[in-house]
Amino acid sequence: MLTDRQLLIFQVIVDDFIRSAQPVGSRSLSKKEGIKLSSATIRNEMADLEELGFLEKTHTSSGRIPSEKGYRFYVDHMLSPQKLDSKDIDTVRSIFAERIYELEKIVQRSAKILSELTNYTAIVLGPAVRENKLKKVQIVPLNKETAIAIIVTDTGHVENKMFHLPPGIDTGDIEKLVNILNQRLTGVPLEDLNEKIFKEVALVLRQHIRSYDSMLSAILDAFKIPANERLFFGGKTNMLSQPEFHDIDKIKSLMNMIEHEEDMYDIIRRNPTGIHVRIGKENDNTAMEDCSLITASYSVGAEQLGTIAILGPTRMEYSRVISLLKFLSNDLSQVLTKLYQSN
Amino acid sequence: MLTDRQLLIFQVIVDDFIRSAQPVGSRSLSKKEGIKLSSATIRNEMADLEELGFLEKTHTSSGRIPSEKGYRFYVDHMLSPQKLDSKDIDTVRSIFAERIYELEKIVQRSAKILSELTNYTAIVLGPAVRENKLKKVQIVPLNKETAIAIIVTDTGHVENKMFHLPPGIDTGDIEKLVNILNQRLTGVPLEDLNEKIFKEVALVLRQHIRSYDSMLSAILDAFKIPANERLFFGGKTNMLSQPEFHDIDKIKSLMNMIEHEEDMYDIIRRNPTGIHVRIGKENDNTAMEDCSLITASYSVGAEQLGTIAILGPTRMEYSRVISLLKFLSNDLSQVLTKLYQSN
DNA sequence: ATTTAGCACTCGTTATGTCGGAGTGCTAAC
DNA sequence: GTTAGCACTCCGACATAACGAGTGCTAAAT
Repeated sequence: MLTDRQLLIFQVIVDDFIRSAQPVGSRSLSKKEGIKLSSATIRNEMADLEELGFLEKTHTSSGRIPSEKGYRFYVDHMLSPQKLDSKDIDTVRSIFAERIYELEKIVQRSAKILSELTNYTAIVLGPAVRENKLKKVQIVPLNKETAIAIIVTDTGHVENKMFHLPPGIDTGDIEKLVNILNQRLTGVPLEDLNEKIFKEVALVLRQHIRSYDSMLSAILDAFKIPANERLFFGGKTNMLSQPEFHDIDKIKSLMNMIEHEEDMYDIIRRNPTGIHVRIGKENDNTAMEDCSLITASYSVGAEQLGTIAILGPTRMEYSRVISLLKFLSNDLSQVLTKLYQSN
Repeated sequence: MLTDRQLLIFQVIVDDFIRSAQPVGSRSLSKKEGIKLSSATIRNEMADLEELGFLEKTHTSSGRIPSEKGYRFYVDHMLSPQKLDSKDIDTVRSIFAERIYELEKIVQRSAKILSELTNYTAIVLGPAVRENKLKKVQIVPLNKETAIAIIVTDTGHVENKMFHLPPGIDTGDIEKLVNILNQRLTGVPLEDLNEKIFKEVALVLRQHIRSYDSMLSAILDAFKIPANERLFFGGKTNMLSQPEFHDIDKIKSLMNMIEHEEDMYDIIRRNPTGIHVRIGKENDNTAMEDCSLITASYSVGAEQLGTIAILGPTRMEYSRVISLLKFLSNDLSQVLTKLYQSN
């Protein structure tokens, strides 16, 4: 559909604009290494590329910038898998260098380092706790009225929640209860806890515990696991340095969006396995009109655990970011698999 | 030192500027309710107030704005304890309305609601975990190499940390260990744990546990409590709406500062008991030159637990913010005392 | 001795005009 | 098909003018 020459010109324009953030003119293009055409010829080609929808002008006599359709084409058909800098590789690997075992910390560090490497905003969706399996339950009474329920999962994640103790329950009952729960619930994915408690535990409980009713509802309350996996951010303010965000209102709406965890959660969440690029309006979000979001999922074995994302301007270093994300999500998956599949 | 008329004029200027963010001119002042002077007289008074250092001009022929010294004087001598709106009172009280027991959630809600009420940024320093007393220790082995240590405090706070198990330890040993730890350490403030372990527990351990050395160091590692109490934020982006932050560079440095938790921690931390106001350069921080920070401490009984702070422009509604902080810190202290002193 | 009216002056803001530079589109020549 | 040339457009920087809001100062009024 595009001639080789058009492809070449388009490529150079996109690369140049990504680097400089300035519209690219025909004259400056003609002086580029590797292009042996006069500015007039390039103008003609540019006009064609604009007609095809790949380029835009910011005003009648300005140079050209890539359109969203242009970026889309560029991402879909023109990205050669770029080799990562060995320095970048080292930096990414340093995430796993320290002897940290907690998933959360690894994920947090990933966000931080990705943002530093790219100068964009990194967003990491932590592992879905609900699919983890229960390893151990513990109930610690704090005083006569309240106790704290602690759930440890097979991945080492710890959830805890305070709840009200039914009046008149004694410590013996609680101990019995904890034993029963551990017996019956170990290995059950957290998302199935409720069902399981109703189906299997309730019956046993009734036989052993006196204040059965109130205790059951207390437990159900205590085991309500937060619905959302957590988001981790790195470089939240990096977007402030991007020249396209000179406008204070744009910044405001973008920052508000980023701060609003639920929205971000939905946006990051809906991306399936693999690498995905959403450019500008494809994000379906006015605050993100001038942004692109690249997401990559990571997993343990076959099970998708979470998502890493980079939010930058549409004028983003797609090639580099994609390489980085591929590399990191791969490493993450490997390390996590090694760590947690061996239980 | 100031005449009554100067005081009146100064007060009106400060109040007007806080409201409008516009320099106040003599003519508009003379037309104000309650001021029966011509603009010329007011000009003379203004010139005097400027000479005294309470007012400034933004340029030669502009109206006046309060100087930092002016704000300082205003805060120290001219604030009448303002009554809170009954709507505000209700809103603040709503923090405690829900039946939440977790300290962290209360603190988090406080930050959110304060920021919404003021349109400034709220920063709340959560309770210092290290002063809490240990209620219960639990160790859950995840696999042969790693285990997770869980510490519950008397306030219901749960800390957990993964650590490496010394090779060759068996579950019986761990159980014994946990028993010993619970026996010896219950009631000990977290900050003293290390010392206590060395002094008292180590000896007992040696008698009962086989791989004594490696286990001891593993425990010490596991019980390293994070040094810092946590910061909670509300309305991080509110400052973007303040007219004094039209300048993108100012925003950038302020946002970077806010995001940099350690710095914020130091800034909030160093304020002693009671209400404190730091105006502009008093903050000793270039990013906060145009900001004021008002802090209030909250406590359980006599023990100071944490700090609530509001960060706004120097042109801040001091009176209202101080009233709000006083009220909230008071309520917080009361509620927390009721909740946690009864253990 | 204050207070006020009046006036000259200053500065920021907005609108307007000018000019050069970078760019385009189009046409005609190569 | 490619390129040189030219008219045209738009942005940005800069100068200029007009206006409004404000000041400081002086002299008159109270």
